[in-house]
Amino acid sequence: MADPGATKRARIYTVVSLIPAGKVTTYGQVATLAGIAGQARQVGYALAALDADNDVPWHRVINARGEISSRPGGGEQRQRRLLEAEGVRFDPRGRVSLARYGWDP
DNA sequence: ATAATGACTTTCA
DNA sequence: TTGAAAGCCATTA
Repeated sequence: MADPGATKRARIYTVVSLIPAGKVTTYGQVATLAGIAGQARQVGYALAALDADNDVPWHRVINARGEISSRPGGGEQRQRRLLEAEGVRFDPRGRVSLARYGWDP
């Protein structure tokens, strides 16, 4: 499905929806798996454009530092809570151990 | 059609 | 360890 006609967002959503619970992934990782390596920004942008009717676990996507990226509405806190609900432990600094919870496809 | 924006990454100091 | 700068390109106006 090289989707030269479909939007790249759909691809990103698909990849993100494949992330297993209890794991976290970086934007760059999603970008690579989506076939758009180097475009981590587009991943974040695509997730930002998500609608309320999606089944995409966007909360499992964090930045390369293992932290939760900026987000409108201060939902950072909500994302962290969602991850904790899946068994993800946060460091005292609010960072996640990518070596531990990083998705290993 | 062009211009501006952005939930990022990587490299150098 | 942190901080700053450049690069990437799709989406929006």
